[in-house]
Amino acid sequence: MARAATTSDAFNAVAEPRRRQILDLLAGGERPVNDLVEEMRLDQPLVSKHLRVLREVGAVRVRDVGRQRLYRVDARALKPIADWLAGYEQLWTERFEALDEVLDDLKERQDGDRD
Amino acid sequence: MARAATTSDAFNAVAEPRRRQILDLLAGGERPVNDLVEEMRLDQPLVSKHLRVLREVGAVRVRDVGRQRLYRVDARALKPIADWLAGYEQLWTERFEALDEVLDDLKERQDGDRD
DNA sequence: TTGACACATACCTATATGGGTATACCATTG
DNA sequence: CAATGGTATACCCATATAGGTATGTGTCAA
Repeated sequence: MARAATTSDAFNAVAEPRRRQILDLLAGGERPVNDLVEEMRLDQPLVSKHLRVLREVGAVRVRDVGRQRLYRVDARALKPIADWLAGYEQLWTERFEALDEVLDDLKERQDGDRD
Repeated sequence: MARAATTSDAFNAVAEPRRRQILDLLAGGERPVNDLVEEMRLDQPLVSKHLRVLREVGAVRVRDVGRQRLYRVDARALKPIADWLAGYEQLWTERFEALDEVLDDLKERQDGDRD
């Protein structure tokens, strides 16, 4: 089997840096495709393809205005990612990091890590 | 170009459901590979490969104990994802959703969406 | 109607995958 | 030392990209 489709869920859609960039640009408000093309310095077809992926996972919405298509973020599609991460947030607090380092050092000194 | 390597960053590493599952299992504490293999009902080589990806992006750490390798989560690797999402969190609040829906309906009724 | 815009889609290519199977590696035990 | 247990790695395959180029489609202007 190959990797899962980029359109299978928000996790996959957002794994691509260009798509995150698009969302970041759209976070400022609705924008037509060419705007994104210029800012991203990417070929127009590529931008359209990335937008399609984002559309399929529900991360953006379109609206036709004349010959332009205005895209905007629909952040609700990203919530599942945030929800999943929520369970880990407490694990990267400074205090925990410090404790972690200490335990690590101790353990490594005890039995010599391999990685 | 093909898709970016799964080991290129946490976003890509975590895009795979099985790898999220592994992290979830490890969230309960350190565990040897075979434990994961049993719980996931996946071939051992596959689990090892997923663990390798997670290791390369720093999402897990290993420690040798006898002939076992105990893995555990290092959530700090996931922080960049949370940081990126932080900018969107306010966008999925209930009130915003409601407003969003209303605007959507109005616009669609005005100029007929295509998607 | 013709032409120019603004986008989307169709193909093609190289690449990196996830899964499967066989096997190599290291430590412990007899 | 040989045998076994616990993992990692080497290959093989099918698949889905991301990017590039060419072209189709819908809309507005002259």
